Amino acid sequence: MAHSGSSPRRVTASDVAARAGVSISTVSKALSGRGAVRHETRQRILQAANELNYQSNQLAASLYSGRTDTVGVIMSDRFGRLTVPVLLGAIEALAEHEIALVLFDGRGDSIREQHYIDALLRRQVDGILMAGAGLKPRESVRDSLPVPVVYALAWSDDDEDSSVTSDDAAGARDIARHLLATGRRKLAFVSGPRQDAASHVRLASTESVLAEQGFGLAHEPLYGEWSERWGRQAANQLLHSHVDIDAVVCGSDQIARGVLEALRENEVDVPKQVAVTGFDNWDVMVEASRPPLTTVDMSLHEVGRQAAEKLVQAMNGRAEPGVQRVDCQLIPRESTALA
Amino acid sequence: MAHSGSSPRRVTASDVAARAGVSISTVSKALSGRGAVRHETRQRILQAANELNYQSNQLAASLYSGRTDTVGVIMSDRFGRLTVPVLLGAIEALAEHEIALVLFDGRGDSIREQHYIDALLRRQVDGILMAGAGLKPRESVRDSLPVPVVYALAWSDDDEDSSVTSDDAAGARDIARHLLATGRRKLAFVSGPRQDAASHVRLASTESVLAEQGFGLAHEPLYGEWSERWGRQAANQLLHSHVDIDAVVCGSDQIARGVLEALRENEVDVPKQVAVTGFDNWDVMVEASRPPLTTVDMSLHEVGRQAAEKLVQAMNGRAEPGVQRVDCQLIPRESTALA
DNA sequence: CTGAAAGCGCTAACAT
DNA sequence: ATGTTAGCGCTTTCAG
Repeated sequence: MAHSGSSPRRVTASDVAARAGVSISTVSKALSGRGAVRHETRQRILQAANELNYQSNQLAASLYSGRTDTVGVIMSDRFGRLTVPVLLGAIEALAEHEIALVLFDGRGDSIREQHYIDALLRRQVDGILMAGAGLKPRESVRDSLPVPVVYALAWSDDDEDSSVTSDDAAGARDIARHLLATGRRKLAFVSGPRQDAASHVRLASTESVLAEQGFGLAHEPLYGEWSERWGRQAANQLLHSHVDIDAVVCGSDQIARGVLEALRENEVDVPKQVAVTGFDNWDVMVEASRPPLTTVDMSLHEVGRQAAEKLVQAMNGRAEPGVQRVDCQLIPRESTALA
Repeated sequence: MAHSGSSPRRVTASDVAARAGVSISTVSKALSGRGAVRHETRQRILQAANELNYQSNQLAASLYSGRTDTVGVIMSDRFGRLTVPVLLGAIEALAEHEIALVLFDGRGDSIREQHYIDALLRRQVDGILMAGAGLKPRESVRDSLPVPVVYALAWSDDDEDSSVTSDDAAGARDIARHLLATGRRKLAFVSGPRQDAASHVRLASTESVLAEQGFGLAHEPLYGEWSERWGRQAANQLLHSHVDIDAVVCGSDQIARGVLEALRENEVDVPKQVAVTGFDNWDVMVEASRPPLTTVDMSLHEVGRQAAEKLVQAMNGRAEPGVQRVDCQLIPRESTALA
């Protein structure tokens, strides 16, 4: 049977006390385990609590203690492929500390964000996690909040703040080095919009690795959308340019998959003639692409976890300002295998 | 500047009162707007509150009122493509009511689920939303909770409970009718695992529509994984069977995309020779497939919204038991266009 | 129109 | 070992 229309009144410590024949404070001691209570009395109280299905009112406890064991999370950009894993990692880490999480969706609107920060403060959260999708710095949320704040993924531009993000620059360098190590020298670069930070970082990393060896890209960078369709177009463009290429570095798995498809349709052998790399390690793309795609996992779950841990630390008075970068993982698959 | 190590003490109504030279209760009246306060006094109080950056302590207010304007959400299965849109819809609807949401991830573990329900009750949430990914009934969460519960997507097996889910059976019928309306008669059916409720419902709907016209599937149903790879395999299986087919009904967009790819590689013209349909309207799949895929949108966002609305209603004493099914939308695209 | 006082449910000194 | 009391910050009678 489900709950009936009129909910039963919530049972309080005083109900338990009455039933066990003791005072309220004895109930509190018995249940919290923090006072000296005779064994037999404790048993009686536990039984009464059980029979009444008593759940202590944490509001009252928090009002007294000043702690709610709750943190606020504001998704500052839209929810998406990047932010959901971060959120999940944070949830997991917080659950281990028995901390609950109040979630708001800021939708990339800073007015709304402010509004939600106020709502969180009124709810007396012990800390705030700002989770943003953009792999770029964002404005600090406000001067002097009464609780610690940690930024996840999109880090704060103020280095007094604490942020945790993914070291995607290193990931992109790993990709480039992997290509060099497997003998490729003539790289093309295909990414999303030119103005996106992700495009910029990945290009810069790729070029810096090549520069160490004294050469550059074999074809000028191609910019478009973060889509498979653009990947297909770009690959065709490369093919028609007749520039000699032995690897295509893509800004995302989606783009890479489009590139793979177009190459396949033009009977270019991957990885023999051309290697292809992605970025994200997005299971759906990576498993379905032919051949399976070498890519970089941004460890987003871990970014979420570590951001949450950092916040908990700060809540315990051990704040660590600065931007922490979580390592990415190169995932080599067949699309770059040695010929 | 960010928050410094030692956070400033939180400012309370009594600070505001002191600064405005009035009593605490006058502050309360002025700020809540619920008491009679002289205009000039109110101004003074508002100004003081502003200067001190006062945020009222909702814990205290809730302790008094018995309302927290907070609901708990438990994702009972893993987060996934299905549950995230539901969650987003719920967040959106709750935000409109100025209700916050405490989120837990039950991970399909009912012990954990119970644990989180208790945690929510201790936090005095006004209601609980159980969001499950499985398109099938689930056990009612517990006898007689002190707050209303609404189930989203995975509905409760107890019809005293309130649930909101997607009418995917109707969606699957729409697909079948659409194929008949565009002249197809020889349908194949490719889905995920045989034991999954989604497979079962979609097959049953398809067959019932065909039965109305007095015929059945042209090929026995094919079951596999919810993956593109399986879609490709299944399509090859169909081609090798040499059974005459003019449409492939797929249990998901991913499968459909695999089917499309395999057909394309075998130079079967879609939609001229064979029509293909998916299920989900998952942008990434649908946009990248060639030709664009006819599919069904399960209105998951709307399921989340309506579940949240239903919960708010129940919290206001107007519970409506039963399972409510949100309409799906047929999205016709080129993969079923008339020849 | 304003303030003093009681109380929401809990915890922790302090007293017994 | 147990009970009494004060108080967390707010809202709301009830007096003035």
